[in-house]
Amino acid sequence: MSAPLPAPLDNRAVARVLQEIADLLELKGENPFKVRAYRNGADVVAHAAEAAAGLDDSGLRAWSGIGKDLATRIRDIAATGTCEIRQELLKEFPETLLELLRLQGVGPKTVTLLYKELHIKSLEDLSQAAKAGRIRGIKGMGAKKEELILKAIDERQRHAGRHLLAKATEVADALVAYLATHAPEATIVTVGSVRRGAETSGDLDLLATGADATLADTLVAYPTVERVLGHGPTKASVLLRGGYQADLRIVLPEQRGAALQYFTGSKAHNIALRDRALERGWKLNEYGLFDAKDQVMAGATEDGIYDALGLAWIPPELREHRGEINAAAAGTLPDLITQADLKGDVHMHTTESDGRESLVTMVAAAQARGLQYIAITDHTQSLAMTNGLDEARTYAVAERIRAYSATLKGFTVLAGIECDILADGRLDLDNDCLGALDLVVASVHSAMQQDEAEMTARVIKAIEHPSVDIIGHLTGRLLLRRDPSRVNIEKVIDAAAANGVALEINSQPYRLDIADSHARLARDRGVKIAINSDAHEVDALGFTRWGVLTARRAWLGKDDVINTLPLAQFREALRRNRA
DNA sequence: GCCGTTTTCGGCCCGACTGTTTTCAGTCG
Repeated sequence: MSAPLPAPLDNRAVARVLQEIADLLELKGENPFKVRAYRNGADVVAHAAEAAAGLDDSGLRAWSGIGKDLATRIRDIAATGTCEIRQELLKEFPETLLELLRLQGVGPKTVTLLYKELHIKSLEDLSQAAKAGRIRGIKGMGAKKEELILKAIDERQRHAGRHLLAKATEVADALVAYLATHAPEATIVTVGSVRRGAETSGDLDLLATGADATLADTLVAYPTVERVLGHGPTKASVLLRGGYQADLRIVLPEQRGAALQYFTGSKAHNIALRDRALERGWKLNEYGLFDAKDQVMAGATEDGIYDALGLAWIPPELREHRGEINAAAAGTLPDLITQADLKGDVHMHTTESDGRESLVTMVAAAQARGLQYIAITDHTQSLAMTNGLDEARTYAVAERIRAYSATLKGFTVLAGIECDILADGRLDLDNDCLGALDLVVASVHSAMQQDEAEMTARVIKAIEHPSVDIIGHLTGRLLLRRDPSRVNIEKVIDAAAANGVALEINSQPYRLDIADSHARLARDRGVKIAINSDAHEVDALGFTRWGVLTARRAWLGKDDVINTLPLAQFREALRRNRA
């Protein structure tokens, strides 16, 4: 009997391998169009509705961008996890070189140069060489580049082992679903920072009640477990492929509320809560709330714990010890915004610039999600790579959008733009053109390294432009990848307040920009927030889920967010239409 | 490597910024 074949790879796994081949081809200095063909192929596979593993040659070649060669590679990869060309390339370039490519400011030419000149093949090698000042010895490299590399390595190390909320949620949901099928009688939920909606998380915490110790056995048998860190009757910890640590706690039903509260955290919130119990001569831990005689006062429900402590139940997103306990005691907790409150989404792209879908497709998807209006906001000309719009195209596109919108019943498409804020704070389209649109989102996309004074003045200049309604992804941060720009948030917020400009919470899972703390500050200073998907494809319209979580962490209610307004009032609230 | 054709070759989104240069290469979006 022959060895069983490995399970076929799913599309995303196939796409990852294709991207890796593209990286290796780039290191080799291959024809850039060939590299692009692989990257494009990866994109096609990742977004395909059908599983690549289930298709034959002609089925794959029906996908635009997949030809004879890529079809063969995809079939090999789906079946075996690799293919011949990848194996050949890996003989030339060690796999560890690929992690160097992920460093900000380090591309294929630099990696190849470092490898050839200094035999640098890992982050560790690079870090040592940079610290020893050996990088600047290479032709074309200088002290500044060396400094940049060290900074990029430092950023990387600070982010190691952390994960984006969206990804962590996906992994946690899959794990909960798996455990639930093996213990249908149990109640299993995600707790910890994921339940609080924190933008990144270090590990996944799961809590189960109504289950026995075999649930821990079930966890350690999960298919993607790489290492078992601990395994007992009430607790198991595993390391999953992809670097996630997952911890499962199993508690008794009568302790469920206390455990939910305790394992949801945050640590600072729990300490403050425990202090409150101590002040009353009581004791709070993961098993319950106990009086001076060690009698249980509460524990079965979370609500019961808070109630016994004289507090209203506090939504998990607020449990960061930022005033929520006092507010709960005073009965002044905010009525937080929910996803259902969003009536519009006013930042998204189409194939006119770098979106994947047409106007018509985006509209249909937005309608299906129950929205009442959207704004199409494609990029402008200075973002050449996105095929950004100049004035002539902007007018033409706006006309098409309005004509199409007029054919719709009970749904409106606004003609907008995501106008680039140039390095000196000027906008990328002329004033007449911007004034002729329904809405302008202005965003920084370049020269992110400017110092604080320059960047702040740049953004404020854009805010003072009479046609700017919303500032998009203010800081340009990319979570776990790029630090925010050095813009002075307070000064920007004050300028936005003075000019009636709204600030965006960009809902892209890797942006969540502005951050919760900044959104809260903005609200406190009278600045309205817009929660936008910045979708480049239909599925991404759902990203507002993460933006709403960020808004909740910012204590925002429905009234703080302009796109919860019905269309007519939304339009009145835009800066351009304010008196 | 893909695609489409003026149908088997030639084109494939490119401009801004940075750091290294002294006229440009690499990276990013």
